[in-house]
This record gives sequence, C-alpha cells and structure tokens, in this order.
Amino acid sequence: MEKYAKLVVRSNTIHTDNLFTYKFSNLLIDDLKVGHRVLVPFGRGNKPTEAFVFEINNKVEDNIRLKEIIDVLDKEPIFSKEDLELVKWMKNRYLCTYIDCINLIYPKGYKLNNYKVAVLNSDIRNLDQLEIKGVISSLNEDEQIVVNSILDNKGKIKIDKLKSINNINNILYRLNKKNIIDILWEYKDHKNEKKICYVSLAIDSDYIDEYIKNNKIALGSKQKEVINFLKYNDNSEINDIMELLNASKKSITSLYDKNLINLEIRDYYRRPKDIYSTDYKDIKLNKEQLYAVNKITSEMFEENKKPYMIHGVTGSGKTEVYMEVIDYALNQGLDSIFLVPEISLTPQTIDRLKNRFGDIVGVFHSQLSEGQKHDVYKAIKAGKIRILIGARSALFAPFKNLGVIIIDEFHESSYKSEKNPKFSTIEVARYMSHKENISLILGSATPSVEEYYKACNKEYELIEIKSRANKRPLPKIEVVDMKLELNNGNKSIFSIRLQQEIETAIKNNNQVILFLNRRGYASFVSCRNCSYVFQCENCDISLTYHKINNIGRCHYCGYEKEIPHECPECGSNYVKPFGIGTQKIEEELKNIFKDAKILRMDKDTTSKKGSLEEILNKFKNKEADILIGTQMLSKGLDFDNVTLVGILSADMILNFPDFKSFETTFQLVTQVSGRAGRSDKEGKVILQTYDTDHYAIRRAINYDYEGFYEDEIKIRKAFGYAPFNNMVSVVISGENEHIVKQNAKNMYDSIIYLLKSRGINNFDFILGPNPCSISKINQNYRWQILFKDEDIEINLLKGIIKYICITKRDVVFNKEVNVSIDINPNNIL
DNA sequence: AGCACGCCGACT
DNA sequence: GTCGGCGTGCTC
Repeated sequence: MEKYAKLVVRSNTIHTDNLFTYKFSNLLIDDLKVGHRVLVPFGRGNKPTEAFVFEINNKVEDNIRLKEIIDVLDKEPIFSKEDLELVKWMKNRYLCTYIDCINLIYPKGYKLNNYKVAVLNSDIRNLDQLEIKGVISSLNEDEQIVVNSILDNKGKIKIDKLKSINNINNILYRLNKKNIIDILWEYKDHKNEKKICYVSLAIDSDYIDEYIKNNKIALGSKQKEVINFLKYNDNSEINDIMELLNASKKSITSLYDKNLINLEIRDYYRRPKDIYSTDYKDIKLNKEQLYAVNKITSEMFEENKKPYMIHGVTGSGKTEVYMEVIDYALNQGLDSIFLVPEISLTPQTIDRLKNRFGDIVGVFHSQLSEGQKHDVYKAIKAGKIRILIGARSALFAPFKNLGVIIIDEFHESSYKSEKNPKFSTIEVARYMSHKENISLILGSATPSVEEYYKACNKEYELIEIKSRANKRPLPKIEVVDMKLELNNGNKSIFSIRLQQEIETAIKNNNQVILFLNRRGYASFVSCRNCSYVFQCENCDISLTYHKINNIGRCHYCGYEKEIPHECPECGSNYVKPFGIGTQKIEEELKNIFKDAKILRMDKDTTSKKGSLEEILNKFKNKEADILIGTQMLSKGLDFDNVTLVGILSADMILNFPDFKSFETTFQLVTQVSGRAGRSDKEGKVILQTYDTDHYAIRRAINYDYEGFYEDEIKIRKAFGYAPFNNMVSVVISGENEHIVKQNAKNMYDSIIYLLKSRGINNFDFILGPNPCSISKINQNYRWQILFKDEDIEINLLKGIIKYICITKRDVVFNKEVNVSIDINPNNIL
C-alpha cells in the first residue's frame, strides 16, 4: 500500500509556501503521523530538505509524478493537531508563510547538514581494475585528477573537497555527461541536542578504598584524585572533573573499565544564570485579591469560560494573584505560561516565581541562542519545566497540559510582534484559550483602550482591584507648568519644585527616580546659522547626540558619525545640540546636586549582559540617590526606598504623531508614578509639562482610568481607530527609490481595479500610497498604503491584499522590493 | 530563495 | 572546443 503526505518544506520564500504532496512506502507507513518532521528530496537537484507533515491521505487527487519521503526525523511527531491548526490560523490571520509560524512553535535547533558528493557511476564501479585504468587513460589530465581522488576516497568524495581544483564544475559536468560519475546530495543527521556525561562512583564511597586495596587495582595519581573528588562530589559532569582536576578523559574512562565508576549520558539542559535576587516575603492576600483568585480557580475546568481581565492599580499585588492561580493549576496537574513585556526588564518577577516554585520555572525569550531555546523546548517536553516565564514567543511553548496563560502588563506594545508573523499575543492567546479551554488572564493597571472596550462589551470577565496591597494611597501627582517656569526665568530642565523635592528626598536619605523618554544627550544636532541638521546616511532620521565621544548616532541602524565643530553646509561655528536626553539630565543633575550619587538606566548603559541587574542591585542597595531612566524603568520595578518620582517631560510622547500617543502618555505617567511609595514611606510625583490641560495628563494625575477611557474612546470612535476598525499596513521597501514608488502605485492601481470590478467605487478606506514617515531605513526607501476596514469587510479586504501582494506578487511587484503586510500595526512610521 | 540548466560571448 | 558569467524558470 502507498500513502501520501501533504507537507510544508523549510525554504525561506513565499514561492514555496505551499503544501507539497509526497508519497511514502511500506517502510514508513506505520511510523509516519501528522505533525512529524521528515526529510524529503526537494527541487530539481533533489536537495534533502526538512519538511513538516500536515496531512496524510490514502488517495491523491491528480497524477503528478510524486517523490518519496526519505526519512522520519523524530520518534514522535513534534506538532499536535492543535499546533497545525494554530499554524494555519495564524498564516491566514497575519498573511505570513507556514514557515514563519512553524519557526515560532518549533525552535530551529536542528540543522540539516547537506552536501553534494561525486560517486563513480555504477557501470564503472562494476569494471575490473584493468578496465578502469583504460577508462582513466582516455580522459584528460584534469579529469584524471578528479577520478583518481574519487578512487582514493573509496569511490565517493564530497565536492567541497575538490574545490581547490580549477574549473571543477565543468570537469564534473563533463564526467557526468560521459557517464563516469554521478552527482548526488547526501546529508548528515546532526541534531543540536547536547548530551553530557555524568560520572558517579560504582561503589559506596565509604568502602571504595577498601575495594581498591582488596582487588589490588593499580591507580595513577590523577585517577586517585578523581576518586577522591567523587567521594565528595558524586554525580559530577565529566567536563567539570576534567577541568577542575586537570585530568584527561582517558584517566576517567579507564576508571570505568576498572568498574570503579559509572558513566551516564544525559540530556544537557543549560539553565540561564540568575543574577538578581530578592528576599522572600510571606504575603497575605487581601479581599480583592482573594476574590480574583477564587473566581479564576473555581472556573478552571469549566468550558466556554471567558478570558479574565484584571484591572488593578499599580502596587495592587497582581503578581501574587497570578502566583496563587499558577499554584492551583500546578496542583491540578496543569502547566502555566507567564508572559511579560520584556524579559530582561523583569528580573524581579522571575525571581519571585523561582523563589516560590523552584526548579520547575523556566525562562524563554527571543534573545536566547538557538541551542538554549532548544534546551528549554526539550525540558518542557520532558516535563522538567511546568511554569514558563517569557516574552511573547513563550506563548508557543510545547506544554502538553497547559492550564493557564497570563499576560502581564498586557497593554505594552511589545506584545505585538514586528517580525513575521506579525502576530498579536493577545489575539493568539485568546484563540488558544478558546480552542483548548485554557484560563487566560490579562493584567494591567492601565489596560489598552481596545481591550478595555471589549471588556465593557462582556468579552472579558473584568476583575477590578482598587486597593494597593500595602494599603498606602497612590502617590500624589503634582503638575508643574513648564510655560510658567520659563516665564519666571527658569530655563533649566528642572522646575524649582522638582529641585526642592529632590533636595528634601536626598536629605531624608530617600531615593529618587527621574524619568525621561529619550536616551542620548540631545535629540538632534543642528547649525544655528543655516539650520542644517545632521542626518543618518542610511536612514531618514536625524542623529541623536552622544556627548561622550562627541558623536551622532542613528537609533535605527546604529550609524555613527563624529560631529565637527564647523557646519558642513555653511562653515559656521554655530553647531549645537538641541533637545534633551538622559545623558544631559545626568550632566545637569551633577551640576546642581554635587554630592548626589547618580545612576542612569537606558539602552546605552544596559546593553551589556547583566548590566541592568547590576544597576538595579546598586540602586536597591542604596548605592545611589537618584536613578535616571527611560521607558524601561516604568515596568514593575519595586524599590522600597523611593519616595519621589520626577517625570521630566510628559509632552514628549503626547506630541508623538500617532493615534495611540495619548493612551501611551496616560499609561507611562501612571506606571512611572507607581514606582513611588511602594513600601511604608509615602510617595510623591512631580510631573513637568507644557500642556497642563490635556485630558491624558489631567486624568492621569487623578489616577482616573475610567475617565480617561471615556474621553479616549470617543476620539477613537470619531476617527474610526481601534477598537472600532482594523487597520492593515502594507509597506513596500527597496534600495531603488523610483522602483519602490512605482511599485506602490502599481499596487494601488491593481487594488482599485479589483475593487471596481466588484462594484466598489468608494475608496476612502485606502490611504496612500505615501512615503512612510521614516521614508528611508538602512538604505531602503519605504512607501506605504494603509487600509481601514471601514465600508469593507475585513476578510474581503484581506483577501484582496493577499491576492495582490502574495498570489500575484510577481506581476505587481519587482523582484528586488520587499513587501511587508502588518495587520493592526503598533505604529505606522 | 536557491538550485540547475542553457545560452552566449570570449578565449585558446 | 573550452570556460565562465549571467539570465531564466521551477520547486510535489
């Protein structure tokens, strides 16, 4: 009997993004299942290629010549039926390729090792020595060299090894034509699975010396050392022993031959190191927290339950609620996924989980190496990890009995992926929770307006936590009008009020956090004479000034340039940095508070591994009075001794050209303010702004989320933004500006043509084509067309975009442009 | 994409 | 006749 498999091959292009049909023979018929990873010959050269089985059928529709599956790559299928459904759903939802989705669910720990070989043709192989010699002598010199090297290598050689020979491709081609050699693909199955050898004593440590003496076993001095070492460190890794005792592998394995030790090969699981540490506190839940826990745990096994949204003020102890829920699930045999916006910014949360649950807590995020990802993947499959904390990609961990998904600070933009597939973590989690009856919990002090709207429409079970866990009131937020400040002659970045408060705080031995949403020293450098602005050479972005090396740096591509004293345009000496960044804050602060110890936390000071933890630890240990930072300090940090938070310029985000900027401002002000007064000490917040009347500011200083929501939702409705409409962004980019522009226009025309043919004549829902706000990144010009699903059904709209951008890609677009589709993008720059 | 093949012009 | 470069077209 013969069966047929439809599968997806690993090939990084939309041109092969299809299900391909292969047949497979009796050999595999019992072993091969849907979800298996297999090896298939692919393309004209039949290159061995990794592939994923999506369907298995007994019949095949049309009689195209089918190739045969070579091999099954794993014992068990790596994907469940649900996984494959999820892949198909995501592909359709985000208009990406199968492989994009597969890469999320299955880390590419496995590398196929492909190579081409030249072998003697079977006709030649069957000849006797003398006849072969005859054939060889009929060849030219080059050909003889090649055939002889094949003969020297037992009739088969890797083509790579012949590369030093001139014109090798042609020689091989000719030999192949003359029917002397065949050229074939071969592969080596190289699994990226580290194994580690563990060494233990075969005899009880108390009796081993006696055993050696009685049996008259002769040992070298190194071997004696090893035995002694094992007496106190039984079950050690062989590598450690070799390193610590400077022993050779042979000296250890010969102990095995003498029956003194056991060797055991086990999977090696690299645990990421923890640097940050907190003290364990025994915490009693308050009424509201208990209600939340009971609500969620009591419904855990109910079908068709709604996802939960916990709206709890900052410091309301949401993490405690999550941990209780995880604990309950654990006791019921269910595993949990705990998602955080960015793993590197949440050492405190990781630590709390590890403190409470120990070794079964795993950490997963996209900065792990492929090997490390694979380790975590395997540990989860083996049941060694029951709770996984991680960034958005952790959502796809291969738990068998997943019971709980928590999305903490779910309003954060990092939950929307910017890479293919450009998925929304909340959307995918809701899909999974619905399909597999998982308890989904979204938590935030400042829910996104979109999701809160859905909660109001009863799509979520809304749980409010209004009291802070420590029963302290939220810190009072005081607004300082920077216009007045300027009128009164204060040109500094710091208002008089803020300076006073900083001084008081330091005097009382308390700590201060200052927040500014821009790193670097100055936002741009320009000439006062001719208003020339220093720009990145690769991007349409002005360079941010970094004073340390007197350089301008592009925050998009990393381009750096030394800033000259003279203007390259007009030659004047009036080149000056403008705007403020965290570096400048630090500098000015040092001038005002000469004795204060200051730490700065932004992307520039935390890029080195462990440096973030170092800064946090230093601040926690009161080695500094003031911590200056960007966004990254708004997230969940817990410092007992901070009594003052200064928000230096709330306008920076407010004036950002994006429909979400008011929401972002409200969220940041609330989140940053929440860093003050987290323990027994009362906290205070000073907020500096030029726009004291803006509703985002006014609502934020009163901690009035509902009020802000009411204001904001009206605006969203009036302008047709989320949650009332979906938005689809298509960005066309490439090195040739003219072709990019032409292609964008081409796409627009094609879409108009298609819409007209369907009787649609109102094109108001299409914006563009226009150059993107950032019209060039990394030497690539960018044009954009934006769509809203106003007056058009979202699936029709997506169908049309899919048809133009994917199905008819080669007709509409040039080969050298890149087309990127984003459903509900975070920003439209 | 990435691979193989074929066409063409240059060179011996 | 031989060599190597590039353009083209397909992938069960």
